[in-house]
Amino acid sequence: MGIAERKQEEKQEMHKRILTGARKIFLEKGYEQTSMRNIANEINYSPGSIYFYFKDKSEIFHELHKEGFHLLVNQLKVLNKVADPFERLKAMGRIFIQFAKDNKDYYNLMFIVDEPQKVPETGGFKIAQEAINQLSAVIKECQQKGRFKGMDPEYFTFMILSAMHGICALFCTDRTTSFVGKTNDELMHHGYECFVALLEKS
Amino acid sequence: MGIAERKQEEKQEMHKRILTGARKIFLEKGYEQTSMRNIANEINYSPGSIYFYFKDKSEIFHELHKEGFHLLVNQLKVLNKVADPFERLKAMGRIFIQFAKDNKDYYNLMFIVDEPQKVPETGGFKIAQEAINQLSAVIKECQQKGRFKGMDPEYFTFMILSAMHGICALFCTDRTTSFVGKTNDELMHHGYECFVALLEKS
DNA sequence: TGTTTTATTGAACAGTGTTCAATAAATTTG
DNA sequence: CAAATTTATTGAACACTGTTCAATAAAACA
Repeated sequence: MGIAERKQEEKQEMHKRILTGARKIFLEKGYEQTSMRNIANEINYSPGSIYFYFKDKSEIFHELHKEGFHLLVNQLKVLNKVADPFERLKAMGRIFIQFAKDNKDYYNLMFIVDEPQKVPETGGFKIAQEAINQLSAVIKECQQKGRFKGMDPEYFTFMILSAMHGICALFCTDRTTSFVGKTNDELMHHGYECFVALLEKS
Repeated sequence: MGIAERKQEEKQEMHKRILTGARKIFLEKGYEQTSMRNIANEINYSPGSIYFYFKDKSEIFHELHKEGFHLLVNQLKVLNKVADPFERLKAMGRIFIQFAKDNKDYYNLMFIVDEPQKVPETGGFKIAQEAINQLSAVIKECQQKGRFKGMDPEYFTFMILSAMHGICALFCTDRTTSFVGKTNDELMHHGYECFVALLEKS
């Protein structure tokens, strides 16, 4: 079955090539401004043929969506080296924000853009769930060490995530212009430190 | 000049009629899924004629964007009756979140959707600025009464806004599905109460 | 009654996602 | 090797999009 194997490899290569072209255009122009013809053009291919490898535009998007989550999860790996749960929690936020800063376009695809998400169980959503579980676990560890007393861990997790996401979302949708005289970097990082200061008193 | 006056009134009426149709479709389907032909159809009008009253689709959007901010600012009016700055701050957040819950579609238009925003000085942006100034003022008042000691008011304002927005944005972009067994209402309100609990300890 | 604004229309243009018959290329079968 | 079959590719077509614009109708003014 050497031929069939090679066939499949070739198919995967084409799949990758489309994805590479799509990644460039998607991250450059966002979901709506990316067209199948753009993608096809980028890799000198015909628009119709893309549908031989992907069901539709949304499926390509979801592939990148998943890709983004893998990237993020990878960045979070270093947290294993942080023993203290509260320190780990704080580092988690910093990495999350750094990720949004470094990968504004991925962040948009992952957390802001909404396209027909027929099945939430697929793609990056599973990984998102895992990431949230990780966050939840850290928080519970913190509570076992006496922090965040009397807080419901579920709601507390949601609140922490909201705060992190809020900082990143304002940045990624260019809603920081109202804060004149501060760079986005300053806003995000010092804003986060303010939040950490709140946590520290709790 | 009675005729000219009537003429202008008629023009304003058409303007309004278009906006009414647009509002319905925009809030129903969002920015991208709303087409000029949809709007025209809604009010039994021709697509081309809309351009006699509006420069382009984006201009109609900005009108609704502004409308949304007026709605929000109106809701915030009741805060004048709250004397204590910290109580006012807490109420502010509650109203903000309630607004997002009640006007999910407006919230999307106002804070999440991004379309070619050529001139940030126009439309709802000015009002957004005012709302932020209001928030900033409340926080400074709180600090004068001894709260939030040692916090930079600018960054602290940004952080508070981020936390509020994060809660609303996760809700409005349907990113709350990871928290199973809790309704959106519970998540948003109890999530917010968690945040308030943090503030209270500061 | 002209003449000139003002408003409306529908066709047209270039673009979109997607489908599909025709075609070419590669592989398997006889 | 030749024929049949599978696999891959194409470009045209469909129904849609925002926007423009010449033609036209309606209203206001002279």
